[in-house]
Amino acid sequence: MSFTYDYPRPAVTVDCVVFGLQEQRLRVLLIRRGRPPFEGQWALPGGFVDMDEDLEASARRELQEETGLRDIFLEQLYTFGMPGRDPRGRTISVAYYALVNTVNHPPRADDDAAEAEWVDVDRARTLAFDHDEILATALARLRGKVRYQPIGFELLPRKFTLSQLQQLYEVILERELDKRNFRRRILAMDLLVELDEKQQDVSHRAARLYRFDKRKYRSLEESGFVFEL
Amino acid sequence: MSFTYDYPRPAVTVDCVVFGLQEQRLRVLLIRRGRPPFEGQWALPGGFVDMDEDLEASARRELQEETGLRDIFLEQLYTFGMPGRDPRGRTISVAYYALVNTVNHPPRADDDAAEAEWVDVDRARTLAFDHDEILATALARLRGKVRYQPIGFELLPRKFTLSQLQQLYEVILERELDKRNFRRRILAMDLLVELDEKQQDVSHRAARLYRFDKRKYRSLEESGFVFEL
DNA sequence: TCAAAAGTGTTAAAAATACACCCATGG
DNA sequence: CCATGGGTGTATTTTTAACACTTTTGA
Repeated sequence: MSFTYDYPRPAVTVDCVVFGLQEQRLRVLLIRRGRPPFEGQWALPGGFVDMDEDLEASARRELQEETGLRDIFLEQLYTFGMPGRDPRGRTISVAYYALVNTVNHPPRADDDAAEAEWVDVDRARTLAFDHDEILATALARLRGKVRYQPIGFELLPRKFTLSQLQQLYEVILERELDKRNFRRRILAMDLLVELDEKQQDVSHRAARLYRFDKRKYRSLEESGFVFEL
Repeated sequence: MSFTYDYPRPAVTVDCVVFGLQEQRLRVLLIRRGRPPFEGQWALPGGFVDMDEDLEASARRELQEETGLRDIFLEQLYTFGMPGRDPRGRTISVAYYALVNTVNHPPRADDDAAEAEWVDVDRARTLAFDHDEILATALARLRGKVRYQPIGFELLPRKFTLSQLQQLYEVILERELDKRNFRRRILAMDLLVELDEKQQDVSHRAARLYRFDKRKYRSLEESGFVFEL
């Protein structure tokens, strides 16, 4: 079967930059390519857009097929379309970035992907296609956005300690934050719910657990409130 | 001549949301469609991406062809790909937004566009395709971005007064700003060059002219400085 | 001489920063 | 009993916000 058009058309793909935290490091989920081009090299999960599916749906489908991840935070990043970026012919890639709690979602090689792995963002280099550039764009976006929107919580378990949250920001923003000032600010926003629970199985004083109140954030947001680190 | 592929491919277009200021109002450049679908309706300038051109180059080409605009500020906005957004068949549109000084660039109907016109953003409604949504997205982006990046200057002539600059922000952000505080802040950034020139042909005290020092901004930016309203 | 916009400082309130010690827990 | 991270308050500095009158110019 084949498809014919009056004018040439580029192929359209989606690619996903999935960020996660592991061992206090920011990581990105990569898959090892099982076929040419760039066979054996690390690449972002992604694939061709189906004719009857929305772009975001396409990104979610590819993510599920290649890594098993579903129901995660996902946002459009940028569209890359430089001629020559895919040796197979003109291909336009709509890139998405995603944030995931790696505790709930261990990596998993699946269906057609040979291998999926969490790679330290600082060590992820010489990826297939222009994926280095896509990753760099996603990192810049994450660093910019995390300060103005409460998306960092997507990288943590539902229940987390204030220290975990602070470390998350320190890792992403690459600078140290003052413990007392950080706590005061984040609590002053009144977006965290203090739970009647503490950490388990730690060999020191157990910290109180909190969760992010997404519902409250949405309602505050509508009345003009802006989250700011 | 025709083009055949093993799998179906969407068509890919670019659309441009061009903002300008006229009579203290934020306006958007629209063209009246000269052919179906949506014949006679207002639409964003745009068209199909050529196979060998970069996406941004494509946006610039369409802008020049349809409106005569060239060498203007242009940035990628978002990619719209919902099935059904174009009645002719699956079409993915990479949207750009642009800022232009309307004094240098009067509107002009050109080549294949029937008519081009600056329309008040509040009155631009029921556009062709999903262009209402694209415009809304562009407006939100402009309002968000103008506070953190010195892009507002793109809407003014090279030489401008502080009052013009203030009005620009008031129009885009839809709130009044204090004259003295505004001046102090903007001058404190040290990004404006005070010229030895004043306004001409005004029937009141002539204001001093300034220009934005883009070179200085770039160098400050590299050393970590961030513009903030 | 009037109208219209340009230009200019100070004060008070709020927000951001810097900083150090005691507490609870498990090993 | 010690090592580890949890938890807490204040003083200082910086930033922001509010506010009104004089000057220049052309009509």
